[in-house]
Amino acid sequence: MARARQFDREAALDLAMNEFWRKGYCAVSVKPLCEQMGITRSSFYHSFGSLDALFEEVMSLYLSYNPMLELDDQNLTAAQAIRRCFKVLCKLRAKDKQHRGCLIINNLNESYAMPPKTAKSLQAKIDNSISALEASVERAKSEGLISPTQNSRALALCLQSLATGINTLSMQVHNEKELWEIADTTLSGLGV
Amino acid sequence: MARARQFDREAALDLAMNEFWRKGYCAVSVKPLCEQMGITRSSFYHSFGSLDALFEEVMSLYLSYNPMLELDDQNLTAAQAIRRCFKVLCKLRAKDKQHRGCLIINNLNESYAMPPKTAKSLQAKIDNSISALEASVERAKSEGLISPTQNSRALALCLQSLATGINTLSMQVHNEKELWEIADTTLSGLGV
DNA sequence: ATCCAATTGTACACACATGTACAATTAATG
DNA sequence: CATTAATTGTACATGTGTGTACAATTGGAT
Repeated sequence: MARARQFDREAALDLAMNEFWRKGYCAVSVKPLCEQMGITRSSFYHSFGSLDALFEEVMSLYLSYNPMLELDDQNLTAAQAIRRCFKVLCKLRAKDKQHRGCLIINNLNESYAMPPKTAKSLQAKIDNSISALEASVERAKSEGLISPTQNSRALALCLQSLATGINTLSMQVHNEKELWEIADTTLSGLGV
Repeated sequence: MARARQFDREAALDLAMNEFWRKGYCAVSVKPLCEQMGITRSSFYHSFGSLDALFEEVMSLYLSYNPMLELDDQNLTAAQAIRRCFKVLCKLRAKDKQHRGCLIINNLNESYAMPPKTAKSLQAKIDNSISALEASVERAKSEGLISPTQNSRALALCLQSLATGINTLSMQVHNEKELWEIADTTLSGLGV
């Protein structure tokens, strides 16, 4: 009923994700991006609407690979699931030959340059992560693995801080064992 | 012997630090910066050389306020000094009404956009921080406060990860008590 | 075969920033 | 007071990116 798209939208999105991940929000602009994608800006605006809309799509795509999604694995105890997430996170970060860290956390400091809506969406993703961790802590409590007197929110913040630390450090510490040692030591200290 | 400068270099440098801190490296450009400083680009290039040279100056200025400098306070035990640093860090970050986090860590992900020399200088500052922490851990060992079987480098990485986590989280968690609770809980878990 | 509508190509009118060059200004020094 | 050299003002040539508008293309549906 109409002309078919001549480029692979998924591949283009993937390329965009890489750019935002590697360079950060501010360093990505439409023209060079289109050149890398091998499409014209005309096609770009048609397909993605705007750079910010694309960035939102990129964040969603990125989060679909988020190790924290495994927190809800009901085959494991909550504590096991948390440890597993961190294990996977360390492996993932160490495996990345580009040492990009975490797309979401990396871009947090560029919020200033984004339209408010995009900035809020980004910040909400971190809040969600904290909430997910808090829910897991609650679950661990109900399983009797963590003392019910512990402040769940506080412990969740410790875990979020750990995840953030590992994500950022992974840009300079490339060894999986060393990363995992950070996670393992800190988690054990926290009683997880 | 020659014409005197008509603007306050220190004030301009301070303003630049704020800009880099708030917006990040990529979002700062010469023209708007000069307008804010109230000077011409001509004066700017004369006084600072280039944007990158200015950025390096800004990083030095920033680090002159670094709480981690107190690690070497010989009036305290190493463990006390470490706890104190984190306490000061939490206070500092919570006090910042702009919620800027840490200038150095924030800009790490923009390394890609910097000239290699600047990027390396930035990364070196984080390596220095790790080394300083490692030295403190060693000192704590010699004071018998930490078991000598502990891997100093590993523990230092845990502490750097914690500092990074707090710095980044402080952009969204603005409550000093909540920040300190993260630090306190994690430090205790690590036996510091 | 023709029509439809999504897609693509080309071009325009701006906007914004860069770094340098050269002339004009200025204040301390001899 | 004249000299000197850092500083400042103005201008230039250039580079890069933006978003839109409109025409040309294309492939499936009627």
